[in-house]
Amino acid sequence: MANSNKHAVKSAAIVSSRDKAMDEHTSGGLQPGISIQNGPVDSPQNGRSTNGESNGRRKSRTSLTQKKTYKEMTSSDEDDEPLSKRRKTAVEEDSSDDDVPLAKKALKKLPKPSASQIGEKDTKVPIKKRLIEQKAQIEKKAEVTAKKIRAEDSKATKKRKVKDESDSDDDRPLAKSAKTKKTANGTKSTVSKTKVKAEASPVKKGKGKAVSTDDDADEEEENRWWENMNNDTSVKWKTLEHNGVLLAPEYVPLPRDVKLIYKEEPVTLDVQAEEVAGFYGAMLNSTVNVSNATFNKNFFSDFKKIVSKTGHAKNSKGEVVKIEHFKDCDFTKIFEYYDAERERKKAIPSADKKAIKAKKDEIEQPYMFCKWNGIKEKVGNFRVEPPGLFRGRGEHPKTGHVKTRVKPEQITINIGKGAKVPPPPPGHKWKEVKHDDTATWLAMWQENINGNHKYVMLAANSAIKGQSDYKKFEKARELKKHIDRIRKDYTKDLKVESMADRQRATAIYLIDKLALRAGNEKGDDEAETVGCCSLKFEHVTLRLPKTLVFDFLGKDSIRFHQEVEVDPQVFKNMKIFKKAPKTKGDDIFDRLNTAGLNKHLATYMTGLTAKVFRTYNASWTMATLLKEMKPTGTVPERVKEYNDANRTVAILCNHKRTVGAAHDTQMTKMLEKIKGLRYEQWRTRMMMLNLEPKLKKSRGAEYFERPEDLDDEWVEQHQAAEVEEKRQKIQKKFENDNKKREENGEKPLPEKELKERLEDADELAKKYRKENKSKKVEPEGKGPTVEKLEATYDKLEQRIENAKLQADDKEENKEVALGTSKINYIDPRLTVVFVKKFNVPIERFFSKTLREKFDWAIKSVDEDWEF
DNA sequence: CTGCACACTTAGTATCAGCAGA
DNA sequence: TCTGCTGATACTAAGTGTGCAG
Repeated sequence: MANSNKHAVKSAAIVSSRDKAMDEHTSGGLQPGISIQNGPVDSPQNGRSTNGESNGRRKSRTSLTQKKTYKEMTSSDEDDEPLSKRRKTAVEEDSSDDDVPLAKKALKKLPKPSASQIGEKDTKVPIKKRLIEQKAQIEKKAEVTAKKIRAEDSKATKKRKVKDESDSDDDRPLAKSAKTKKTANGTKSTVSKTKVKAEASPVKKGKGKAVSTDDDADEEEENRWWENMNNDTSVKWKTLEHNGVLLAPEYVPLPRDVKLIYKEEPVTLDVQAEEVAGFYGAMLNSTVNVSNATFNKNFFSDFKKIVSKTGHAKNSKGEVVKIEHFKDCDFTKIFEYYDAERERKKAIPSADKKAIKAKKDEIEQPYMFCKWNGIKEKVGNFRVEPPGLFRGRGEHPKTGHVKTRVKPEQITINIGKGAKVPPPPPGHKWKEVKHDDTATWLAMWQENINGNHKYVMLAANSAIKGQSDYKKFEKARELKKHIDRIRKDYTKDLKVESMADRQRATAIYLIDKLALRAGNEKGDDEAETVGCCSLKFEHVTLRLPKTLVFDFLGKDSIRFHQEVEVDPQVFKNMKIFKKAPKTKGDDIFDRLNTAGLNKHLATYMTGLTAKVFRTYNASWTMATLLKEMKPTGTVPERVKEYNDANRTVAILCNHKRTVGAAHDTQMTKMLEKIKGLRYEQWRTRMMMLNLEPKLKKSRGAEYFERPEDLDDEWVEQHQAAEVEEKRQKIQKKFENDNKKREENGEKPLPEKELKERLEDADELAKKYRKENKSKKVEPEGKGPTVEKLEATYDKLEQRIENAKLQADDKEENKEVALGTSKINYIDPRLTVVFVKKFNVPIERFFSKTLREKFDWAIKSVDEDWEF
């Protein structure tokens, strides 16, 4: 079946020669060759989602031919010789398997209904071009820098051999610097902790737990680990004490009158089944899930199972009712209950809310912190994930399945040997208690949907996380020294005869230029998303002369849609990699996987993997943009510029967010507001005219013309809206006043009062009517003069400018998420340097948690640190 | 190799909390 | 003074990459 076919095609030899190509072209005929035209050549079906499957043939290769060959397509590439001929002469090529594609996991796909629309609207991407150009420049700088560093580096190391070490080695690779440092600091204490302050502990007790975390709060130590990094990686801790995990609360059954309705009849379920019904019922407002067919199907099959396992539902007479069809279930009663609960919670007076919170905090207190090598550290996610419905993203085949409650018996505890093991709840025991000092997790369990491991680890501000963050960025900085060499190599390899190497070079090119992810193979029980190595035929289309159009779903089923002009050789290569008999569903890089790619990358630099390129390119781009900034401007301008740079990086990494449902309305509201302001501007001018009719001559009639887009129809609408708004306001004020009077025991105001007040609105309407008729506007304000009106006009102008800027920003930002790149990709030290250089409070860029997470960066660099 | 188990980072979104503006 | 919005945080899914057994 699919498997063998796939193999056959994959192992097709590369017999690429131009003459043959011709041959194939005419004789083949089974698969249409790729013809190059102006325009998408092999575009995904009718603009449908590229990941959409219409025939369930995802992985199965065509059985049409066993002998199809890759071949050069066009006659344009003079420099491209037939691959097979040259290959013989290739040096030390493992010729036996060079051309045999890596066997990849056979994935048989269930036939799926054609993909649901992923993004109808083809968001055009104007920023892209700018970005590419910008990137080209940034790359050039990178090359220069790399060379410079290498030169300096060798000089420096030489010097260092003679002298015994200077401390300013920020620019050297982690491994090296750590080593040299060791010799320098060898005599100093290995763990440098500086006692900083005694902090009064406001927190009180979790009744005598194993880890008396709060007792130590009064003696806070600052762990300045970054001043003494050792890069021994395998052992993560010497001692580890913690209180385990906080299990999910027990299920609280619904009140007796809240029931599932089945076939118009309220039915009673066993608590277990009821809980599952509740998962769904509580979710009815989440249309993303509830209107997803897979979600419903999966939920219902699980629900049915548990219902029949627990003795089915019972109607009011106690008769058994079998739950058989999803469409007969009505969860609205349950939804209403949970919704009301939510409302109720919101309405609790704030004093009570505080009390509830305090209670919760007290329960959580013992779990919040642990002791890692004797130092108090915050635990990240000590709460075991509660049961619910699995919300897999995109077209996840398992979305909607019931995620079951995690029992202590499934949880493994990892803790120091001597430490007191947190007691499992009475009558239970842990699955296992380990003492693995090479792992950083405190507790672990396996989730029932995909069998994934879930870990309880330390918070982002902990030393262990900080260290690995630091190492990550140091690694990226090290890449800076090799990047020119790597780029030169892959550019050269784009033309190499070995198809595997050529694919690898092309892939690295894409990873470097487009910040693609590596793209591991995925199983067939996951959403069909791809990265670089797993790109499929239909994800890239070619457009002459050298544009590649990418359209695929990446991590989290986020769409990557870009048109990119690439190196002509890359274009040519993609053409080859997509050549018949490859077709929809086939891998573009069929001789490449992430392991091979990373193995190759590691030859340039220890620890270099595809992922490092994303970090490197993000941070390097940010560094370059920040460096270019002029040292002028106010703080808000600075912030804006920083955010713009941040946005560039986010766009590079394709970090997106869904535009909120409210966005459109908000946007039109903003634009409408701007229009309204402009209308006021015009009215102001008309008032001037009213004051001094002569102005018409001196300033010209044009000066007093109403802007074209503010046509009569719009004006009428606008005026009506203004009047209505005024009316509403008066009404509301009236009601509020009455409420107050009532509270004070006074009589409510008479209706007559309201009527009187509403006359203001009528007045306004009248004024507008008069204006429309007379084409004149009465001057407003006290003692109006032309000068005053001019000032008003200017003020309006300013407000318009501001509003426009805001609107633009909002629109531009609507689907870009800045957070992810800030948290994970941009070296925080860049921000710290920026802040110091330009004197902007760091709070403008890093929230409290982020400042804690990046404490190491904030405290370790000065103004002239460079990425 | 290759496939899987495992560990850890990266990612978007739901929800919370605080604050500006009506 | 309340409300609606926004930014911060919590949550957990979905990646990457390593190492080991077969």
